[in-house]
Amino acid sequence: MKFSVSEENYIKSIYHLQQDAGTVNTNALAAEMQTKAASVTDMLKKLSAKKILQYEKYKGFKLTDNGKKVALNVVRKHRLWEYFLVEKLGFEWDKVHDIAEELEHISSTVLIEKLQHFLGNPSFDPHGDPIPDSNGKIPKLNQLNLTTLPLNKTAFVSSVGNQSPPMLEMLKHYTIAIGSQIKLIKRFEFDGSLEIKVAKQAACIITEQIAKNIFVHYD
Amino acid sequence: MKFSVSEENYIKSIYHLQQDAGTVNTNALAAEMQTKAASVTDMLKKLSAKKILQYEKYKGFKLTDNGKKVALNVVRKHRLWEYFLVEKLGFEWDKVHDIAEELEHISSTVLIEKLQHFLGNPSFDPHGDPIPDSNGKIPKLNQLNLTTLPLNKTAFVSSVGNQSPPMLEMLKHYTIAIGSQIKLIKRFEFDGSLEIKVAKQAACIITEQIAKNIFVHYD
DNA sequence: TATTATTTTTAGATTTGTCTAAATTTTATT
DNA sequence: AATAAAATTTAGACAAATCTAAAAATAATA
Repeated sequence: MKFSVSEENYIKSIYHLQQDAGTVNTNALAAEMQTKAASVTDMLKKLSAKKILQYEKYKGFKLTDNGKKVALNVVRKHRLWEYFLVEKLGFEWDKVHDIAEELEHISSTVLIEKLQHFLGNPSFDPHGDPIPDSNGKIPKLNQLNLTTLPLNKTAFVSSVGNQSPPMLEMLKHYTIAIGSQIKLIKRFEFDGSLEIKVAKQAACIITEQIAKNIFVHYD
Repeated sequence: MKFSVSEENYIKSIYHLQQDAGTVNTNALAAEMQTKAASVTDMLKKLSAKKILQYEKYKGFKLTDNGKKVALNVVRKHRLWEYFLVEKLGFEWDKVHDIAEELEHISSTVLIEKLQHFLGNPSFDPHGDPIPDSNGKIPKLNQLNLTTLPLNKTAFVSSVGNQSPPMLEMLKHYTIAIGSQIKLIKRFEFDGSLEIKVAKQAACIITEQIAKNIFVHYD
């Protein structure tokens, strides 16, 4: 079954929202999509008729198994294109989102298979997010929040929770990127801020708010 | 100014049609766009209001200078993406048109600049068509029709005039591709068919109809 | 529990791009 | 030049995706 760009965007947003909160409600989706609740209701009816959603009036909704499959395919395309933009075209990782937002709607599946192969079958995109395979399977990485990393343990940044431009700008300032070596030096009780060491640079202090959005892994 | 996918497709089609015939008429454009004349008229009014067209009711139309610029940008994107699909992703040259048809509408100009650089600033796409630069300038190649090539002169295929799937299938059968070495052995008066030699293969005969669509160049 | 506030849905309108059928203009032919 | 044929445009309709404003349902609170 084919879906319009608008339908795909709704499906993808619902997928992301229900990752956090099991079921999704109209207003949350309207906020995410930057549109009005009435428009969301209209689309819900359409997607429900297409068996993409389990939807009951006034009761919230979530994706069916088939809906999830469609969502994962869009996510897969988005992340492969992001990888391409950064690794092949030389974009910075905080500049690729909007372009990938357009590229993810190109429909050819052969294209995506060939792109994936050309990129060397990457498992994670430039923000550290896992790239679903063609069956919708998501690679897992044992990662933990920077705030819970043991002191003085050498780890590597694997992903960031908040990918808004202000956040990415902030990370760039601290020269923190996916793959960066990172070590926790000290936790400050007062406000939860953390002293860290990024690669071989001098130690610096970041707020708890930033740290909560940084995920790391080690062997 | 931004244009919808539909507007861009109309502008591009008008550009191609007026390459051949100076001015364009409604029915020809309707045929090219696989739509109805009435729909074309509607779009003509819109594009005319946007100063893309010089249009007078019942009198035919052609692109303004600005319209040409928009068209060339779409053509540029289409051909760069075709080059990418063939040279980087390993598509065969007769399979890329429909995908490029979608990719050409991705809006980011930075993306296209970076793509062009990544591809090594190619001048011609996989079908031998020239790729306009970012100012709309089109590279020229001294090429002549295969039917007018002097006998026994070694030349190289530079482009093909008809890029329909049947034509490309035919060329593939004869192992004729862009860049192929080609030599004209004999012209047959009877029906205009030509005996040719492709690279180091045995000589073969092609119809005049095919030959007319093959363009070649030599030093 | 009654009342207020919030959330969600409906009703009706708008825009874009398309269509059919009819009317109009231009071109070709007798 | 009159008439027939072809090309083009208009009028009115439709589907997709959106909106505003109002109504209905649910949740929160006094």
